[in-house]
Amino acid sequence: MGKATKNRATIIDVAKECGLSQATVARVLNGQTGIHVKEITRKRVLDAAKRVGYQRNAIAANFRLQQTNTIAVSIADITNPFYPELVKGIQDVARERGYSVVQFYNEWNPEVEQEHFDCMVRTRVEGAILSPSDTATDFCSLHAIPFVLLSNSEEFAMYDTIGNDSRSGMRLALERLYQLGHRRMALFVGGSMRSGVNWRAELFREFHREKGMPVSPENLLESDFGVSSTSSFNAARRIMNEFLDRPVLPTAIFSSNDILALATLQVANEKGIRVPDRLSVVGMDGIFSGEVSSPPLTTVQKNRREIGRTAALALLDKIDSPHEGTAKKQLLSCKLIERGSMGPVSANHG
Amino acid sequence: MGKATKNRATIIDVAKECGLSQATVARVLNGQTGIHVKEITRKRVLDAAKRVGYQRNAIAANFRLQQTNTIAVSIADITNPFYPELVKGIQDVARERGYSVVQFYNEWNPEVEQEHFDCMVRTRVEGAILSPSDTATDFCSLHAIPFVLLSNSEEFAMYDTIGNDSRSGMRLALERLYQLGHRRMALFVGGSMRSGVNWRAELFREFHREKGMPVSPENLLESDFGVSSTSSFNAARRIMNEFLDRPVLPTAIFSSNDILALATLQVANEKGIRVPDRLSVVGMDGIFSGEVSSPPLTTVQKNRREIGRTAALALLDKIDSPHEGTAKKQLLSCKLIERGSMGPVSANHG
DNA sequence: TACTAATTTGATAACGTTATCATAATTTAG
DNA sequence: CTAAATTATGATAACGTTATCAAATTAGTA
Repeated sequence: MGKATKNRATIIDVAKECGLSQATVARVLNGQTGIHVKEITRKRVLDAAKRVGYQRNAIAANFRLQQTNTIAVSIADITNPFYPELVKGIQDVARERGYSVVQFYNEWNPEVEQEHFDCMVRTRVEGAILSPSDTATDFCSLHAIPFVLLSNSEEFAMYDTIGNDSRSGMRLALERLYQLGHRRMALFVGGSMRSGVNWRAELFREFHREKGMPVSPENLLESDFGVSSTSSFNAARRIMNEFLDRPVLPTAIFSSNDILALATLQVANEKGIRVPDRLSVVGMDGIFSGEVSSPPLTTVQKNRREIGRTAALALLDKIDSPHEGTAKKQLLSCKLIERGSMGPVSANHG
Repeated sequence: MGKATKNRATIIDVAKECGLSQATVARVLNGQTGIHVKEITRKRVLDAAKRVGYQRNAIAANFRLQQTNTIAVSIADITNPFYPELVKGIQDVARERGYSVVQFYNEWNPEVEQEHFDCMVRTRVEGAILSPSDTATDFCSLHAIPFVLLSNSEEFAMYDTIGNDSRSGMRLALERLYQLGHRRMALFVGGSMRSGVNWRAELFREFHREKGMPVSPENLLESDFGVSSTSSFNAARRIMNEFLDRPVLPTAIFSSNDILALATLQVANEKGIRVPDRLSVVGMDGIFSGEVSSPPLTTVQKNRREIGRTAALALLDKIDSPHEGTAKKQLLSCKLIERGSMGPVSANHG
């Protein structure tokens, strides 16, 4: 029951129908290049195939060739607004090249992630694009499968990685804020991928040192990274609800992702802190919600579609020619999208 | 090259390793129920399997069984914020039941959609969940595959469909607005699925008739449905930019989806029309962006995760027992989520 | 014509699993 | 202590395709 394939015509049926051997039929129907078939017999086969309603059985072909024409994508959560665009980029490239894409969502659970890796091995996907659920993720069960990682972390230097140049992106934003006259900034980061080093804080301090500006520690904010966008957002709101009640506020807050920035924006709006007049808010990622907020969110845009495309291309290259070269790291540049949530420092700033 | 499966241990290798027949090894390693294997030989097999690093070749098994353990999902665009949650619901159920999910994105292009249908047939997916790109979509190439549709349209009455009870949902919102004192409302619909009948306008009129309220035609607004959320949003902004300049405005605007509502909200904010004091804005869908807007968007929430789960369950049922019953239509109820963008009519209304 | 070269077709062996049947080993019953 | 019933293992045939090699046909050349 449920046999979706019962009674479907095979090559042998076509051969019977047209009175030729199955070998000849196969030659016509799979179009192997450089093979000679008389035009008249090709016609006979094609006609017969149409008559019996032949559809190539990809399961059988895949078995024979021991290939699946399938690549896997492993991410934490497709409902995270960062991912759909990226996945689409992957799909674009994959389908162009004849690959199907099967997706795995691990919900930040390393055990589920490992189960998914096992599943990839069993089902013989031909390659995988992985967004590690954790810096400690172990990829050894995937040793037989070519894969690339979606990451810009140094921790994965031994693997092929594709990521965004978030450092340069962040500098872009800070420089622009400086240029607009901001001298008292805050940094708001989410505790994602509890990485040992908080490079954002370091970069933030370094930037201030370069410009000869002091950094007050209370302007370094951190929020928990929730399992969903909503929970991340709510956590960020709580932090901001407290922070924005302080007597002296920064003139600009840079957040490490748009969700934090949108929480900042919403709380500021609720408290009557005019954005951007009294506070500039800058996020990072470029998710859709930032386009529709009031005011629209200035953000360091990561080209997610392009990351997906690049990752897929890198993976397909690796599948086609598994040259054991050194790990390649690709960093795509970010772009500052200036929208209404950022403005020059004005007279009415505290 | 690229043979991800080269040199991997097979059942035969395991049989050699432990000196048993491949039949016995197979019996142990695929755990068919009600089959007798001595405990000691089971151990021998398992040990040998571990030693040679055996991993079941799912391609071969699938071929033998003529099944793929795969279902297909066909939607227009995963970057449309409506879909990720829905897809997740599908994945949840599918993975629980041992199915993989392969996704197809047709970008509203019926030709691409048809190609995808062909691909599903070739690759022998065992079932499909389809969100038709158009009311005219032809499913006949899928006749050999069980499928269900994501739709609440009457046009697909001959198929199994899963959708939201948008009519009841819309009534929920209108009733609540009425209860809050609103007597001058506008309807803002997106021209999706150019369906012959605009049931929303009809329902809107009917509701007004029931309550004995007049409907002014200029309060029935329509916007183009773009290929992406961003383009839909911008189109809606253009409409609203004009509409909100009128001398007499409604006290509430109900939109057929959140993107239209968010555009309304943003333009109103820009024009200094206080929401909800002077204008209540209600959307439909319950996308994330509505949670982070200022003010947060009141919306008729479609439980997208649940739609996905329900659709997957319906499909798997159909796969397991293809009883040719009449087409079943499931409508899930909507819920009104009241957030800051809706309020009672106040004195300072025009 | 005869003989070689090129082209076109056919017969058949894989691929790794599952499932069927037959056989061997063991237990149970009379 | 057999005969029958049960349990445990082995030998082997599919599944539908691709690919290899051999055979048959046609074309080309002296």
